[in-house]
Amino acid sequence: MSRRRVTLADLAEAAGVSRTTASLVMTGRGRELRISHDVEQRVLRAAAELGYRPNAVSVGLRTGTSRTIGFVSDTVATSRLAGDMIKGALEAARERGVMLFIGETEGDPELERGLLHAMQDRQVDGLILAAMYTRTIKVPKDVGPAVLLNALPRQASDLPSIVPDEVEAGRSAARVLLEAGHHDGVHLIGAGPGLRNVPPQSVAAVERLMGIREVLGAAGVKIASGRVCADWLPEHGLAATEELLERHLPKALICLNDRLALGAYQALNDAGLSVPGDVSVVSFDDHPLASWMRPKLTSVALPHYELGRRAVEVLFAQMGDKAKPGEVHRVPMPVRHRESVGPPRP
Amino acid sequence: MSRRRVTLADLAEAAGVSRTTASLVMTGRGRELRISHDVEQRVLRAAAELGYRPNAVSVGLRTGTSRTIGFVSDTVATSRLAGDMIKGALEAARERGVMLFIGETEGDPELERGLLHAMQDRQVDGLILAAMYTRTIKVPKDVGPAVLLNALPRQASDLPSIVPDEVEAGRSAARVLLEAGHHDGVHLIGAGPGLRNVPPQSVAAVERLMGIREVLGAAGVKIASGRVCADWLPEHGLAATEELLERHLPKALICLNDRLALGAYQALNDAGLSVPGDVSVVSFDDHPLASWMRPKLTSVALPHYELGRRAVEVLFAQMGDKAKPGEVHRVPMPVRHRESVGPPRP
DNA sequence: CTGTTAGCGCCTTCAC
DNA sequence: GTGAAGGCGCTAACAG
Repeated sequence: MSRRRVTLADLAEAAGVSRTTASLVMTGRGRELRISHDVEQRVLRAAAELGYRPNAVSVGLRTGTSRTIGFVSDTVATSRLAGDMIKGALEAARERGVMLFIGETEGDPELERGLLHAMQDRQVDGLILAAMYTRTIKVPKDVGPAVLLNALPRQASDLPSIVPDEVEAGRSAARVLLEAGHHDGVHLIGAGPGLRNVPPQSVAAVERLMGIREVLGAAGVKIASGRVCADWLPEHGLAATEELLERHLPKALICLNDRLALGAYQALNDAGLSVPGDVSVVSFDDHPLASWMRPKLTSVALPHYELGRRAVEVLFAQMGDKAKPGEVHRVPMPVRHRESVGPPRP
Repeated sequence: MSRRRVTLADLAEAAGVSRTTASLVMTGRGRELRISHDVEQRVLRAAAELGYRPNAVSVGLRTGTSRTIGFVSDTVATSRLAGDMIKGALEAARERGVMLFIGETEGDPELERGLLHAMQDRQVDGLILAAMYTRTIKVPKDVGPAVLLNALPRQASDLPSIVPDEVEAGRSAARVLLEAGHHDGVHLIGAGPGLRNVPPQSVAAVERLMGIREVLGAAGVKIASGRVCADWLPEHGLAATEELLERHLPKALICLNDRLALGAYQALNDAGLSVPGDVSVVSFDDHPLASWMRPKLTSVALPHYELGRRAVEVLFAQMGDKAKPGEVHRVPMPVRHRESVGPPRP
């Protein structure tokens, strides 16, 4: 038998004051309005005893705010990686006493409209528009306060974006090899060697490639070869590496993501090559997979958790006052040094 | 410049009727109250033109309902598997025009209380209490309409539960081996051979084991050995299998989950044993990993998506009228037949 | 068949 | 310092 909720009127009655007074005390403005300390204590005590909690719906109707934000993504909730984005957003939201609606559009514009409406009708204070893989998205109009997460606006827009710093990640991967002493025999799996040789739609591919080429180029290291893979799955990594091994004997592989690297490991293993003894491997994403592989894979991590956090931070900054409109926030991608990189074989 | 929301009053004015009439028409009860077809059309047309959508917060305050449910879990949002639970819940919710709040307790009772309050204050219509791994949980009191997802109540409770049917899954795994012709040399990795030999807290372990023992026993097949692993990670599977190989030459392995199986593969490979030529492997969970492994792993799948769906279905059934209180809904775990099981080596 | 009236629970000018 | 009154947007009695 759960009793009826305690209302402000109940509280006022129990404390023997008017609803106004009770409200003032509860919203913490009793002080500035010089409510007697005595009365304040009485109200506070009654509130604690009755377990009074303001009805958020009513407050929402009255104030137009709901302490709620919406997280809508194409299909983010499903992947482990992207789950971390939600987790980051969730924690940052909780720190601010804010709740999170979530929704998936599955890429269907009709669904997206419906979701946005459902959220707006519930008076969300702001929206996070998230993408599963980093990409450009069409920004719906009239969204109110919002940020783009793991996505960039297709058309000009003054919404801020939060994206992983893929170019710097590419540089990091290249540096890992350089620092291990590699100066030749470096091959790419998944894209390259040229900036045009990338799978379609993938901003990660071109940006990683830019960073790699920049650092390697500056060190005078030539990329020995690269091969594009239409999709970045283990089987493609396997095939690409097998093909590579027919022509070359690489000293180091930069795989454009961990799933490709898994396939590459397998091809290397089949060919009797050891990692990192014969060939070093460095990769991107830091998929959970990376630490299960033998030897453990050195990978430049996608900072999903941090992306989620930043999204709500930026959202609140934007709502609070002015963050520069349209600003792009790049979140660093840390290198997870593990066991797959070693000095080049002589 | 987004204009002010259009309100029911605006709509009524535009259509030249009273707010009541407008409300009646919009809530679809114009028919039964015999509002003139003419007026109805006028209101509908005005609504379409103005883009009128009722303010859900206001409706919530008035009716006490919010078309919103809360999904609170220990840490579910983070795992890929559990992400699918959310996805299932999300889709089932959307089909009913309901939104989803999500929250994570991280196992902290304080946090949990806060979350539940935050949701109740927002007048959620019901709650899904979810666990990451199937286990028993302490049911908070006064939660109102709620269901337990992937969890069972620790004390007696009349909340319904939705859990994977692990016992039947165990039977399925055993049958897979039987049907391939295995009648001896069957070893367990992760638990067993006895029902007491299980990692603590794991209901999955004991139930899977029950199913396995039942079917194998009925077929007169003896479990050759089993070893408990404190945690079900690849490294434990590796160690357990290495240890096993020191003493036996197994014909088939039942790994209690896929991550253990990954480790087992590795040990088998190191020992020069081929799968499934020398030893067959069957496992549980159908982690994404399972289809990346070579050969692809046959596994009994955790039906995360379906669990999520069922949770909201049961929740609504319960709210609608009466589902039997305390009922436990067991969701089937389908076998994913792949490449790791073959006939026993002679 | 339609309009008037009265709240849902809360916050916020205003007087006292 | 405190109380009375009004209204956020909507629905539901009850009249007309």
